[in-house]
Amino acid sequence: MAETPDSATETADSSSPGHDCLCPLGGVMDLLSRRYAMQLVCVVDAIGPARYGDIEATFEEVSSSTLSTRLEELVDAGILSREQYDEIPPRVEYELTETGEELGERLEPLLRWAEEIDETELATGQSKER
Amino acid sequence: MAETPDSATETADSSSPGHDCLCPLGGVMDLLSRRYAMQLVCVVDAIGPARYGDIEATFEEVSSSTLSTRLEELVDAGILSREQYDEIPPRVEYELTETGEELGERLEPLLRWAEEIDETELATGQSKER
DNA sequence: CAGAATCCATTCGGATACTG
DNA sequence: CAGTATCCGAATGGATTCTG
Repeated sequence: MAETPDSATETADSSSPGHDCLCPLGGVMDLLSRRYAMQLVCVVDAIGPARYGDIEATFEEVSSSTLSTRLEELVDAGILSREQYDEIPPRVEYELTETGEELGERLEPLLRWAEEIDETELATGQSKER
Repeated sequence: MAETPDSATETADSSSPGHDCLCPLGGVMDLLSRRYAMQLVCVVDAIGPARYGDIEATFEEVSSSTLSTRLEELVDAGILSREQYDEIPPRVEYELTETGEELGERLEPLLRWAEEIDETELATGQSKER
């Protein structure tokens, strides 16, 4: 398969014993490994400038505290941008940053696939291999 | 908790039944949202038939209990296959199932990107943009 | 070697209530 | 509308120990 060993930069990585490009353990992946994080990115991607209420409506089963925590994390990570309009009633719009869009592009195939798999598993009641 | 799209309310449903592709909330995504799950899939993808020890060595900071839990979950989900050879010393090899390979294909771009982002963020020290 | 089992600290996330 | 604050139970994941 495509096992690009990266361009072996002569700047020898001090910490990594041989392997390097396999698995980012912290950083963004940790964020994305939190509940609904990936889905959240995709939702904002899908509905464009998204207001809090829109997002909340999409995830009916998610509590507001969790949702706003996740949103805040994604904003802090530079994945989402938050635009606040001081009107009455107040309006806030979340959007993907450029980074966020890059992420979204990579997330979409995954979520699409996941959805498909879930359906077939629910249909057959079992996974393919066991 | 089975998530039915709640088609009972057909009265002016804002979300058309056509684009249901937004966000799988349960199923595989829940699994993948657990710690190291995605990285695990990619590692097995990368090193092919992977023995437990190899995997463990790749994630130096992950405890064996967590690792084996995650492995079991992925096997149960039909993403990894587990081949056990009754030798002495015992040998076990994990591999991606077909489903797993499909997943891996979608995961690889994501992890690659994540790695890249992490590096630039660490380098510049910034996590916010715009 | 490849884990299973156990125990436990921490974190996470849900419910609820309240605010600018 | 768009959250925040607080509380708390549940789940997660780590350390350690033990085993076929």
